[in-house]
Amino acid sequence: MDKREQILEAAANLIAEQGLQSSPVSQVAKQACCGAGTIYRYFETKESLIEELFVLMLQRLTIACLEGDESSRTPEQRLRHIWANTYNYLHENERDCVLLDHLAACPSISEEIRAEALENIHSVLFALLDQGKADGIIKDLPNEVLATFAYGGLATIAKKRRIAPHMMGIQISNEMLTQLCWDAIRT
Amino acid sequence: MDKREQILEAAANLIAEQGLQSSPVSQVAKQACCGAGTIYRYFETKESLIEELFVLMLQRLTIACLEGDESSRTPEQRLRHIWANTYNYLHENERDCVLLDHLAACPSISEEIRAEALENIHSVLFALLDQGKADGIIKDLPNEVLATFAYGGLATIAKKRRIAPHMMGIQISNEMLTQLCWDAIRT
DNA sequence: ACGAGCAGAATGAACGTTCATTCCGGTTGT
DNA sequence: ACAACCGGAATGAACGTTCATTCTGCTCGT
Repeated sequence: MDKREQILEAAANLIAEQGLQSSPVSQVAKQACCGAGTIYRYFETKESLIEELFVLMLQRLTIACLEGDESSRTPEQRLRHIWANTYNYLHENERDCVLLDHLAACPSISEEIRAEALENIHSVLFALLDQGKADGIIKDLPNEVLATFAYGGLATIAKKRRIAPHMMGIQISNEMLTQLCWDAIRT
Repeated sequence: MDKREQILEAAANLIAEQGLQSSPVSQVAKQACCGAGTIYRYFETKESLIEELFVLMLQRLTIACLEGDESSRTPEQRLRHIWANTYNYLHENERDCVLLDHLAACPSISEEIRAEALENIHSVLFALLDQGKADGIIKDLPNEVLATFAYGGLATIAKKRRIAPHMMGIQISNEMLTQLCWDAIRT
């Protein structure tokens, strides 16, 4: 088995469970079934390991968001589909949801890395938003504002639902949430 | 001057600038113009200091959100006003915005503390949402979903705008954002 | 076919640093 | 003079990182 992946997976599990500052390299090594030194054969520092983990998480989220997206549909249909994918992924992959939350507040991950990791999903979203604006069915606001507002709402709910499932009721469907997103940005 | 406040203020500045794990007690002491030992006269542990800081931040945010709220207005007017206050506060108090972001991902702050800190603002918001739902002008979804979605969107934009002001354009007005929030939750 | 030799991967004890916390000598106000 | 308070050096635990050593699997000469 690929040891690099094994280390990343172990770090993901530990950090999601215990947080960044309570996940020493020695414990990551133990969970990855290797020595502490081995980690440094694959990653220069702990910080670079974490950085790579962040990029990996966003890659997975991006792939999940775009799954089943078909360019033949209307912008509204495609946006709704992507939002549903987004929430589904965050809701079903609790570990990744927690991890993204922890890594989002990690000061050692530079803004360049963050922006680059978002490039792919943004390019798709922005094209759809532009098209919708041209059609006059989406508010004429900056793409970043529209995309960030919808994602922020979805992600915050996914996070909260993970922590306090009882508070949110069990009956939250994707349709409800995609409707919130769509109503927010439509004209 | 009240030394306790001085310490809390110093910790707030340092943690906002450098993050939690790069803000040793010794530096907090230096910025608060006191010795490290003095901090332990006022706070049991560093964790309890951080916890108190979190509660303080949410108190300030709550007060800011509710400033100028008048019960004589309609639910829509009041909600818009509160959302505008929320974004204004996060946007104008960059330090508190960063701090809330860092403390949100801090594992040592329990869920009980978090829920309690949100009690005040939630009680107001939920009453307004209930009223709006009774009037048939707000979607019939759980209050937590509606409130969290709007706050998540606003906070995520405030955070992003702080980091990358160029990306978001300068022309984001409160009206735009409160409109996004209102359109999302209205029927 | 087989064993000696080698390259590089893996190991984990040890190191130096950093940190939260403690403690004691000094200072201040009364 | 004394009690209360404060400061910051001292302490020890925990961490990231290094490195001398071991292990593993492959190559090559016979």
